[in-house]
Amino acid sequence: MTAKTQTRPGGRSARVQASVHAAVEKLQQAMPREALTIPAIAEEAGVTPSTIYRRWGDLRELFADVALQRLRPDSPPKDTGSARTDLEAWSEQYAEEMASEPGRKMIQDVLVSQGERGKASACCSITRAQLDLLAARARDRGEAFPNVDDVLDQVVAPIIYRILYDQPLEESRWRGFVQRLFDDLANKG
Amino acid sequence: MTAKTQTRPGGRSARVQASVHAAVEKLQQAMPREALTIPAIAEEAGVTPSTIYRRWGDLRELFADVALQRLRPDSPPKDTGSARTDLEAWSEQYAEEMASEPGRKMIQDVLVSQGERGKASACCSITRAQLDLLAARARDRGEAFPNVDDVLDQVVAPIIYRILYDQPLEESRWRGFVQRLFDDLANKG
DNA sequence: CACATAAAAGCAAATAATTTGCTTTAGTGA
DNA sequence: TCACTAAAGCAAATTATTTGCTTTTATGTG
Repeated sequence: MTAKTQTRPGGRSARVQASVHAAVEKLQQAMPREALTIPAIAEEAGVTPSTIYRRWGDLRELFADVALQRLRPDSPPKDTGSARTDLEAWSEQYAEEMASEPGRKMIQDVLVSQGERGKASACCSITRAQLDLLAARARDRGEAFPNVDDVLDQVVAPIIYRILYDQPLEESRWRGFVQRLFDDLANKG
Repeated sequence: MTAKTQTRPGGRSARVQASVHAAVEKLQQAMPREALTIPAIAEEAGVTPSTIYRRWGDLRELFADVALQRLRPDSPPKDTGSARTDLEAWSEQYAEEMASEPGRKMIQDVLVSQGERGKASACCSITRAQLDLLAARARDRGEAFPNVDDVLDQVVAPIIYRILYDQPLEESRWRGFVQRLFDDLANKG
């Protein structure tokens, strides 16, 4: 028994999933997303609609599933030489990616899926893992690094909050938040 | 001409809107929300489904509309005697209200409505207005009060972020965030 | 105070999406 | 290779959604 979930993730299932995901991504580019329908996706993917209904239930769950995939970072955060600049570089890329139109859609898709409360928290875990990586790197270099929860609360949270509530957050602001965390570290860390 | 939007918000429209909102709230208590359908809501409200389709488009928009109403605070924030305790008391109530199951649903409903990008930002404005009120009160008393944007970013944002991503935020943490803002104010304000 | 106006509601027929019972296909482990 | 079973396909039945047209009812003008 190698890597296996509890059900039966056989080869055909995997193919159907890939094909449906691909269909969603392709159709999203060809038309406004609110025009996508399950029957249309099914046709593009070469499966019957009932397959999608049974596996995902509705468009929201399917979109969330697709979004979660895209969310997985394809490369580890860039190493810029110091803990502080690493976190700044990461924040910049994160903020940009999430503020883009596809990024916003991804966030919404994930947040709104209510099936198995876990998509959202998986999404947060991905971010946390990235930050853990930066923290470990800093540790290896003998540098101080802020608590990862604090980074989530004081840097990531405002970035996401502003995007969701449609209140642009200028770069100088989150940059200030990063600085503040490092300052605190120096003052009483 | 009294208070009027640009279209024609006559008396019948208002009645239908009220009746539909009431139907949504009533049915939500009687059954799991994912079981609500537009035809069912229409029947409960005593209108035809096409009225709802034409006015709101789909369930998401309707839910967002209802949520935004509930969001309006019914009473101004409590006056506890000092700026710091005012903000603490407000944060506590806000965090509790938003973390509750209806609160979470409200947030999601509002955030996900894409029609006229404005529901989400209206929601943020309500919060900001509350904070402005606390700030004004502090000013009247001659007390310092943190920048409202900073409160949004460093206190409200983490509360909402944690709720959305299903990562419980302990009271001691946001309490610490409030404290930190007031400390900064004292140190270099 | 009637009356013309137009925005929104009702109605019903047409279309499209969703659900469901049953059959078939294809991975899995013996 | 074979029996087993989870997932996919198919098609009929059900529901939801859209749409053209008619009717109702606030509004404000003469």
